[in-house]
Amino acid sequence: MTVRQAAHVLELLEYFARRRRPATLSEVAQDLGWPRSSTFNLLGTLAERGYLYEPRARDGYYPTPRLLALAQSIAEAEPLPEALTTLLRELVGETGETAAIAASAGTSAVFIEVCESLKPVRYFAQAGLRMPIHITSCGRAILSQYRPPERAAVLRRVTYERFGPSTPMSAAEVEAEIRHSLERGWFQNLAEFSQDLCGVSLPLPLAGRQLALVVAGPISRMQDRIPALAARMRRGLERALPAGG
Amino acid sequence: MTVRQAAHVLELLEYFARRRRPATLSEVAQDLGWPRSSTFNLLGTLAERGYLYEPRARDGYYPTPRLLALAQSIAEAEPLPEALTTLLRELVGETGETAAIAASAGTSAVFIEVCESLKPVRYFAQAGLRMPIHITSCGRAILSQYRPPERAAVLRRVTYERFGPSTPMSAAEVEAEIRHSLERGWFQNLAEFSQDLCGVSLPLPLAGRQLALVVAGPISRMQDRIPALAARMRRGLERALPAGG
DNA sequence: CTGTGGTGTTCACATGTATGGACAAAAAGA
DNA sequence: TCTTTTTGTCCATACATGTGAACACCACAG
Repeated sequence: MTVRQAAHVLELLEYFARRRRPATLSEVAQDLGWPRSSTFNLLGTLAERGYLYEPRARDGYYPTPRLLALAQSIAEAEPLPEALTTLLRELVGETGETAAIAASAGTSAVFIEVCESLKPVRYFAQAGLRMPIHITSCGRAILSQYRPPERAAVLRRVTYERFGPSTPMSAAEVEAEIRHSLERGWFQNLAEFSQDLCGVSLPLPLAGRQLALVVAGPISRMQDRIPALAARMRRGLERALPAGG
Repeated sequence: MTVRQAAHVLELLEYFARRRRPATLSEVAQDLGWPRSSTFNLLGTLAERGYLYEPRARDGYYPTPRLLALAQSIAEAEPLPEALTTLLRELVGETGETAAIAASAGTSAVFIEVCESLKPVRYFAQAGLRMPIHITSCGRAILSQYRPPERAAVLRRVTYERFGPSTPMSAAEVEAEIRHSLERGWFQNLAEFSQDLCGVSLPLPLAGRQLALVVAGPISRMQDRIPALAARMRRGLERALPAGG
């Protein structure tokens, strides 16, 4: 079950992040397609808690910096090492493709840090992007770090839907692909999830966290250089995290 | 009407901001006093949208940096000049009291930037703190910048509740206090809202925004130096915003 | 291996809430 | 100035949703 009004809060914040200026009740209602009365209640609730204010009289509401303080406090607590974000930038520079760090969320993989390629045709992604954990290179790189029973539990809850000809359709197939990848030394995904998308990933254990490093881009540019990319990523990881893994 | 689940989202984020480490479903449910099933739905909704992830397998959820990206995008759009935040720090250093920038939100004044005093007894405040607009020095400093009909509209919607012996109990009294303050050259509040609290404020018009600069602290430390504080604040503003008002 | 305590998940129904409609107040237009 | 349109606010009720209770699963202890 999805909690509608919780989702609406996020939608509203995203709306302001796009808009970047105050919005009146009517504007919000119109742009987000909500009834005016509901919008009234929602804005009122956020304002009541000190998350919205009026920069100018009668010119609409805008979020207070309170949200920023909140987010900063949250983000500072589980920081990624500087060296890793540097590595992402390096990889984008050298490979020309989008690089990211991924973690799990239920049966999904989520990007928690992204550095986008600058090419006109590229993998468009941002922090928070979710994808099925079992049919992405980074998802399987994460799963490979789980203990067998934990991994089995996740794979049991996954829904096996066909996105393309190579999409694995059972827990066994995913397990096999993970075994194969571990032997090979890297994880990959050739259009299993999205038609033109190819990803290369490495497991990234960090202070007990099961993360993954991933480079992804259009299949046409990626296909022929997967081993080279994987080697480059491994070298980068070894330099960034000398502790080894 | 208050939108319960919208408030719950904020509560949850505040919870993580305090906690600064992942929390399992049960922990959230227990700490926030929510039913487990409701907590399940709420966490699911946020995770589904990419705002929560699992840093470690089976060790609970934590917000993704997506929230930070959102908040940064929002905050960058309506920035306060660097000079103003510097001024707040200066004022705290010189006066020893808490300094802040306030704006309006309906019939409330809201702090949008705070620099807290370091003294053991002090005015404890943070960005997002709300208070009635008509019985605080900063609220009236904001109102003084409104056009008369706009101000009248706000004062009509205010509820006049007695917090202390000097609390104004009608729109007329508030209007009179504003007139008086404009002549005097500063706005002040002596225990109108909170028993031990004294505030001194100046209007702060900035790019069409109706803000206020405020210094506040315990009445015992403030009372005898209000004119001096006001003068110091005025000098600071003139230096920080040479454009004048 | 079996029992025990805890955790995540599902579902039907009672409960609380989203919303259409009505109103008031303020802009905009005539 | 008077009308028209738009905006914010309030409210009762139909309806969506939060939740208690039951279940399945895992981890640990005995």
